[in-house]
Amino acid sequence: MKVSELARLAGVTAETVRHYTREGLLHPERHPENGYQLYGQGDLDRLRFIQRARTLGFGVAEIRDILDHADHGDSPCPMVRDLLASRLPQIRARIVELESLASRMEQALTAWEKMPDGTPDGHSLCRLIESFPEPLNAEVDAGKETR
Amino acid sequence: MKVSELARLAGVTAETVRHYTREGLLHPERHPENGYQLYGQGDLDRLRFIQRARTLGFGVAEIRDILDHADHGDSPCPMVRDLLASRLPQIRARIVELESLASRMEQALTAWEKMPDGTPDGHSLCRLIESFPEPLNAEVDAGKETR
DNA sequence: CTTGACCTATGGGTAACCCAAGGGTTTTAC
DNA sequence: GTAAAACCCTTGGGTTACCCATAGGTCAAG
Repeated sequence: MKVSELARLAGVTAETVRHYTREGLLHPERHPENGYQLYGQGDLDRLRFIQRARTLGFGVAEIRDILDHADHGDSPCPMVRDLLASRLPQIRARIVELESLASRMEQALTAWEKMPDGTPDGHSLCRLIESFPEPLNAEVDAGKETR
Repeated sequence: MKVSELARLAGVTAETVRHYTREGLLHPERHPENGYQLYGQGDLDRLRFIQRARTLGFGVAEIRDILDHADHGDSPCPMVRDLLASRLPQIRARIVELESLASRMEQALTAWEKMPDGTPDGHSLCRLIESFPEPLNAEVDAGKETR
């Protein structure tokens, strides 16, 4: 089958299929005459595997590694478990982060209901934001902490 | 003050300050002789404002708009409120999504404790992932839904 | 006057795609 | 039988918020 058909069967765009192919997750044959990419049933299975792996939080590069392992006859399961185990705490941390963000936003929205819009007086930009606490960092810890 | 000093005072990297400057959030003067960017106390306030806005989930482009409004003497507060109000449900949705992801991961990890690794038999890639439900989409709704 | 610390601008990388352009192919319809 | 619609190909650029490397100018101290 051709790229669009595979895409339709899996519920993704043709671009996505091409993307995975470029990244080495799918290995279609080529029609010798016109150069079209030709996928088979195995590729559909593979694509569905990829989708499940994506919903589990794996990145495309990781999935390629997993697939390569399996293609070489090695069990990728230990790798998969390790990846999951190391990724999980990061997800949890991200959730906490977002919950904190959401509550700050809510807090802001409710607090500002009773505040005037107040055209800035030249020194205040927007009380709505200025009245908020700083992110706890600043010069105290000149160390940078990227997430 | 020069870029690194401002960065240190705000607890960010010099690259970040340059980035905001390139993006038009900060408007330093230029030392006429050597071309160095020169920031003042106002820029420090501005940078702190930017940081607070970032923790509220605003993007750099949005913050530039807010700042521009304020620079023109308009109150950006209504804009800020609208942005917050429209972003909040997205954050909530993202949280739900991540929680679902985390629970799938946990479910996978515990379920797989008792499963054998099983070197792939040529048809199975990794039961650990294959035994998972599909993302509810696929050919049923050929319509794509990007978030 | 030579380090070493700091400044500049430019360009490339990140993740997972999306989209447009330019050009060939296949299918469909008249 | 052919022309238009539909689909395929590759290349390259855009998205977010920065980080990093490079090459080269500037400045403060010894």
